[in-house]
Amino acid sequence: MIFTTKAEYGVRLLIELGKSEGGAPLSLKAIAEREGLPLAYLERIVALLKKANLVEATRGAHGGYRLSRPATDIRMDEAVHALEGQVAPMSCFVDDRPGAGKVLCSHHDDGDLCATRLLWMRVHGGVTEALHRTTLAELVAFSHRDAKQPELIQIGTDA
Amino acid sequence: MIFTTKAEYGVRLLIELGKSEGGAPLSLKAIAEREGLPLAYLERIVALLKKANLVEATRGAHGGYRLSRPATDIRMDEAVHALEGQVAPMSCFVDDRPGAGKVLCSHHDDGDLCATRLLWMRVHGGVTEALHRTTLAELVAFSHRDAKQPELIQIGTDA
DNA sequence: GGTTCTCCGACCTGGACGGTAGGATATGTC
DNA sequence: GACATATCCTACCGTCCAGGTCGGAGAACC
Repeated sequence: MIFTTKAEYGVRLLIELGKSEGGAPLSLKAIAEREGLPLAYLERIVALLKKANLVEATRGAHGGYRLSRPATDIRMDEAVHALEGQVAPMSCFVDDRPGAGKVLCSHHDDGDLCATRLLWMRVHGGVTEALHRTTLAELVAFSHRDAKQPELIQIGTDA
Repeated sequence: MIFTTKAEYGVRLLIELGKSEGGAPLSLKAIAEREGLPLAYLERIVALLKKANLVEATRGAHGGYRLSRPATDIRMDEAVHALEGQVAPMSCFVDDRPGAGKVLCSHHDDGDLCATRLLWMRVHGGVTEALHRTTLAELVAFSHRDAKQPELIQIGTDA
């Protein structure tokens, strides 16, 4: 499995916020009920999104969360990264150094490469590309139409 | 993490077999020593590859494994699928019915969709495409050159 | 017959995932 | 000022499984 429920719940949460964009802030309790998710767990998940500046919180009665940016400007690579942390195809494939987008394999100490590297690079590329390509606005639109207009949105790139 | 060490070790094992393609069968012990991997664990991993008809075994002294097909004809989607089982981006995203390549989300009972589906579809597509595009022969070539000719093989598709 | 292999099942263990509990703090409303 | 409604924050906990070990049974070659 690539992602955990953190990503699943987190993205669903974002979609709910996206649906009520422009309106009053949405409370976690409301979201938890709508989506059938455990409230206490959602609290921890939304904290990740807040730390990444994807959502803003209003405390107190009639408070809740809202997107800190229009849904069109929220790309899923950012969201998923906030929720799951580094998305690597393999445990040896993590970039520690801050600031760098480089990925490296720790099997060979020097600059030497382990043979699987090419494969994981490609997979990693495929995932990040797919995530980056998808905006929250798209997902909101997708959830709005539900069963109405079957195939307005295409899944892949133009072949 | 997308893949476990099963995929990592399994692919490295395949690469070793690919390197000695045409020659005598290669014993697990030899592979384990070369790659620095636990022999007992490799046994279980190679069993998966054998079940998927990717490798053939010769038992007894001077026995070992060899590819059951030229490395050019072994695509990594097949290998990884044999090693990891269904590669799904999310636990709700598994295809049980045999024969079908369809993926489905179990959150909504009917034909109804959960909103995150579009995203996982795209990610899934990105991964499988990357895996399918890569042949074992490529990885063997990649491991042969090592540090000699830095960038003969391109990572991504042609932009 | 001994050695070298593949095979096969049972077993163990640490850590993460998914979730809970309980309280502290902030903000509206009456 | 109570009180209800929210976000916050930290500690805790059970379950599952990845990752690995162990021991032994069959097959083939010398």
